[in-house]
Amino acid sequence: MEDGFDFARLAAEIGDRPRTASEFVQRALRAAILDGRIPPGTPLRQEALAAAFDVSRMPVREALRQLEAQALLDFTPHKGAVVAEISAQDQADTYLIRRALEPVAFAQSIPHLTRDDLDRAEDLISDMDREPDHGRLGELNRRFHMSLYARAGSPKLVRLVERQLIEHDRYLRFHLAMLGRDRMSQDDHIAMVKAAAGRDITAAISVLQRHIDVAAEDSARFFN
Amino acid sequence: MEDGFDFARLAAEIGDRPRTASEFVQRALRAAILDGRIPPGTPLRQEALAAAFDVSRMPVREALRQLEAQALLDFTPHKGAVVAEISAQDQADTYLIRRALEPVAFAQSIPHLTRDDLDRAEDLISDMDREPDHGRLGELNRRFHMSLYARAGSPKLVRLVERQLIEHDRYLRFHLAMLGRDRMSQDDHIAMVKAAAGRDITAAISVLQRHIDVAAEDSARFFN
DNA sequence: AATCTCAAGATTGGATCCAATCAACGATTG
DNA sequence: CAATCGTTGATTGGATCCAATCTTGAGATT
Repeated sequence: MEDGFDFARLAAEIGDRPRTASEFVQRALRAAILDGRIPPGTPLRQEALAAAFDVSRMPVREALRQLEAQALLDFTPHKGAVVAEISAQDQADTYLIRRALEPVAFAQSIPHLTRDDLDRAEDLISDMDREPDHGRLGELNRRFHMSLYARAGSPKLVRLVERQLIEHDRYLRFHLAMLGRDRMSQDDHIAMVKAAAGRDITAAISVLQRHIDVAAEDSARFFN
Repeated sequence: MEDGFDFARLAAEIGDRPRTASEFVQRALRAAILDGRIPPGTPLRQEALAAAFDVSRMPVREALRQLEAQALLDFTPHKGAVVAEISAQDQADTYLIRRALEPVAFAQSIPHLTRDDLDRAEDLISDMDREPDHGRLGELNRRFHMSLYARAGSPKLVRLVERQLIEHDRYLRFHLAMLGRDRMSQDDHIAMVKAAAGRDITAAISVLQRHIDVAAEDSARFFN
C-alpha cells in the first residue's frame, strides 16, 4: 500500500454494511473523497482497493464507474481512475449553481413546510453548534438546508440541489479550517427558519442569497 | 428476446465503436432511452443485452451502473435495472432547472462570444430547419443552446446545463409530435443570437426566459 | 548525450463460472 | 378455503482467470 493512504482503515468505518459489496465500496470511497481523506489526484488502483475492502476487483470497478458518473473521479480507459481535482473555479461554479437553484427550491417549499419540518431544522442548528467533528458538520449543514427545501414538490430539483451540497462538502473543509465555525453563519440559518416560519418568502430568499454569496466570497478569498 | 424491443438492431447503429465495450453499450443504451426507443419501465436484462451487443455481461453491468448514476435507470439490488419513468412532474422540474441555470450561463457567456460562435449558432438554426428526422432535432437544438453558453467560463455550470438539455430530449419527442416543428420557436433562437451579437444581455436573457417558459407551458398542456 | 525501439512488468478490460437472492407456484396445514 | 412454507427456475452479485493495453526501463542507434 504505497499509495500513501490507508484504505484498510476506511473499510471498517462504514457502520451498516449495505446489501451489496459494490455499494459498500462506493459509499466508503465517496465519503473519503468528499472529506478530503483521499486527496485529489490520487490514483485508485483496483487491486489495492479490492484487497483493502476484502472483495474482488469487480465490485470495486462498479463503484468506480458510479463515482465517475458523479464527477468525483476522472476515468481514462486502460489507465484507471484518479480522484477529481478541486479548484477555485470549480468551487466558484458550485456556489453559482447553488445560488441559482436553492432560492427556487426554498421559495417553492416555504408554503408547505410543517411545524415538524421547522423544528427539525432548528434541531439541526443546535446539532451543528454541538458537533465537535468538522467532517460531520458538512452533513449536518446539508441536512439543515435540505430540510428547508424538502417540501418544494420538485423532486428532481431537490435531488440536484442535494447533489450540489454534497459536492460543496469537498470545499467546506477548507472553509472551516481557515475561518472557524463562527463564520458558518448560524445567524443566517436562524433567520432563514424564522422567515420560513412566518411564510415570508421574500425575506427568506434574501437571507439565503446573502448566505450563499458571503460563503462564496469567503471561500474565494482563501482557496488556492 | 420477448422484451418487445429489438436490442440487436440497436447495436449496429453506433458508428464509431468506442475503445471499450462498456462505453459502446453505454452510448447505445443512452441514445435509445433518450429518444424513447426503449420505453420507460422496460426492465433491462443483463443477459439479453449481452447477447444483443455480443459482449459478456460485465461491460453491460458497468454501463448500467453509469446510466443509473445519470438517473436514466432505476436500479434495485438483486432485481435489476428498469428504464426510469418520465412524468409531467419530472418534465416540469427539468424546465424549472433550465429556467434557473441557463440565463446565468448565457449572461456570463455573451461578453466573450466570438463571431465564430455566433456564426455556428446561426448555422445550427438553419440545420434545424432542414433536418427531417425528429430524433436528431434534439441534438441540434442542444448544440445550438450550448454554443451560446460555451464561453460562460464556468465549466461545471455548463456541463450541468448540457446534462439538463440531454434529459430534456426525452420530452422533446412529445413536444414535436404534438406541436410540430413550427412551434420550436425558431424566432426565439434567431432573436437570442441577434441580442447576443449586440451584447445586449438584458434582451438576450429575457428572450431566453420566455423561450423556456413557453416551451414549459406547451409541454405541460400536452403531456400525460 | 539524446532519442528511438522493444521487451517485460503492471494494470485495466472482458469472459466465464459459481454463489446469493428473488419470484412464482404448488403443497401442506390450520 | 385461505394462508404459509418450501422448492425450483430465473436473474443478479461476486470471484477468478485470461486478454488487451499501457508504462517503464534497458539497450541500440544517430
